[in-house]
Amino acid sequence: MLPELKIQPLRCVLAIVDAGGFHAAARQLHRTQPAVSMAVRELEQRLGEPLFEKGGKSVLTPFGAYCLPRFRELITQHDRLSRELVAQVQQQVGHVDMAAVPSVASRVMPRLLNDFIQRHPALRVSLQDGNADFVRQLVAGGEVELGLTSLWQKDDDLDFTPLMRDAVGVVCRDDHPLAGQEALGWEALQGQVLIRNGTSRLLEGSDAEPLLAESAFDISNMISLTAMLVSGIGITTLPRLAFPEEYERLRFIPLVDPRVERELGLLRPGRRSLSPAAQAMEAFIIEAFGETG
Amino acid sequence: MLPELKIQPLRCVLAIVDAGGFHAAARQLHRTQPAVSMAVRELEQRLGEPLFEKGGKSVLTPFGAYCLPRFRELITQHDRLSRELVAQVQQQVGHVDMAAVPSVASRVMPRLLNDFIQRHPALRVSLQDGNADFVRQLVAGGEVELGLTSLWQKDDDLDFTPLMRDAVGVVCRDDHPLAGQEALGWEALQGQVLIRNGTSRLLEGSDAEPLLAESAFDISNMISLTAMLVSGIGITTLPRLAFPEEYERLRFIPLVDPRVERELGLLRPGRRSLSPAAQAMEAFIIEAFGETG
DNA sequence: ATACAGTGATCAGACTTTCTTACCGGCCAT
DNA sequence: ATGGCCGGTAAGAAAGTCTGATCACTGTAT
Repeated sequence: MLPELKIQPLRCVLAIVDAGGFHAAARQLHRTQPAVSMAVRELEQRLGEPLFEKGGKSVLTPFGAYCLPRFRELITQHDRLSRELVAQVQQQVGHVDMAAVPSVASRVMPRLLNDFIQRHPALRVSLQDGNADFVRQLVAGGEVELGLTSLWQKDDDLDFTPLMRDAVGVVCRDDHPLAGQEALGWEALQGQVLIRNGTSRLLEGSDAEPLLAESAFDISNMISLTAMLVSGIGITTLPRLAFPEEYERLRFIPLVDPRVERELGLLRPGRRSLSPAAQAMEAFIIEAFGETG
Repeated sequence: MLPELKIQPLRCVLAIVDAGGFHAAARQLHRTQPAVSMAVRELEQRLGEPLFEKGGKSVLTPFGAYCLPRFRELITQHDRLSRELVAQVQQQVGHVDMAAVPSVASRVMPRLLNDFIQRHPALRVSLQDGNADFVRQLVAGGEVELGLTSLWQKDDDLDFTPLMRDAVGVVCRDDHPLAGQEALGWEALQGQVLIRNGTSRLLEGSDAEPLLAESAFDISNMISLTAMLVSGIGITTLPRLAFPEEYERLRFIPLVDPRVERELGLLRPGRRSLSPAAQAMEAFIIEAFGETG
């Protein structure tokens, strides 16, 4: 029904007009003159109306003059889109939505993102944080493209790339009897007021599991947890990265018997692929941790 | 440098998404499934990034999802332009600029234009009037596409199609001695107060030329001329079409010895071609006068 | 006046792109 | 297992596009 306007012939018309002739246009388009001539003729036939006057010189018909600005507009839009897509693919511009668990978001991401935007100044990043399960949901649901988290359960639809191990330790106030220790075994904690938190299930399956049964509270919110620790009500276990260093009165003592670690890594959709910008981010993160860890 | 996005492959992507598969899209596009498949692959290679996930089902990649609305937009604009140009060519819409000498503009054009817009309801017409020379200039300069006028001088760059002949007669007030005549010869005018006007040079070269030497005034403005005639100051000669019938006191008496006629016709650029809308107008006018005269 | 340098148009052949037909391998439900 | 559906692949036909050589025309300079 409607004729398809290809971009090349339109470009020919444009070139003929502003180069002032078929030969000049051909030179400008790196084509031969017959190619230009035939492209125009083909276009004219498709439209059913000549664009250039027949007699000698390259003068537009009234219909051609009518078409010219419209051709120019379509070409402009085509080129804009083409450029935009290429830029996306080449990771020169774009947007990455990602998520991370709070400890990573606050302790790892600032440097990481800073370095990232140094290398990719035109890429934009959105980062949200949440607990490991929330991050997993976001990635699985496609709401973010990448997650930085620890993996609790295997999921066939998700790819997990381990990046770093994060050892669990005991956190207490500086005046606590255990505060001076260099390292601790789990037996030393028996009888203490232990506060459970969101990371406590790391101990499940380890030798320290019996401690969980003793815990008096279960506080998931980090602010509340630190408040309780600072007030000296009890102690807790946390991975080192999750230990809030900015609280002067809190101490972190590595747990060495048993050693318990969580594995932090990059979570991405397994079946779906990533946007070019997210690919850049993925490569950057893996490279960054490949160097340091 | 930048890849050329052809419309067809983009349409394929669109069809695949909203038909929900390659086969369905192929049916919708009246192509075979491999054609669709290959078109997409070609496009992906050109962009350097897959649009659809590789695993089985037709699911867009994030990049594909990013592209989709942009493809849709480009296609929409392409189709809009294509439709618009076809409508122009088929004379369904458009605009004609034309000019006519006042007598034609006021006595012929009203009916003509009315009939024209009946047949071409979506075509717009601009009409301006002016004397024959002005009309010729407008057509020659390309400011209007068509002129309705009489041709004074041959011009190689202009085509003139005769449409009607317009006989010159004598115009006088109803109480003038000549007013009762059915027809007149030029000798009957000798000794009368003759007012020249813009059409008087029609008499040049005819037997009645001696009259011009006797003329007392030369009034080019029609309003002034009729005022003088109505006041009974003198008489003049006019082609019948230029005779202002709305003045009850004026009479038109055909000049039969010699018969002097002007030839009114359609003036159009000879070298340049016409816009589709103007072509419709030209054909319409020639057809209309072919019937009646 | 003649020759010439410029224009765009034309044609045959090579090349590229695009389509169709026929077939393959994977997946899912019966 | 098997039939039906999916999309991908291969080979050949068809259509489109480019080049190089050549033509016809025009205006200009000799």
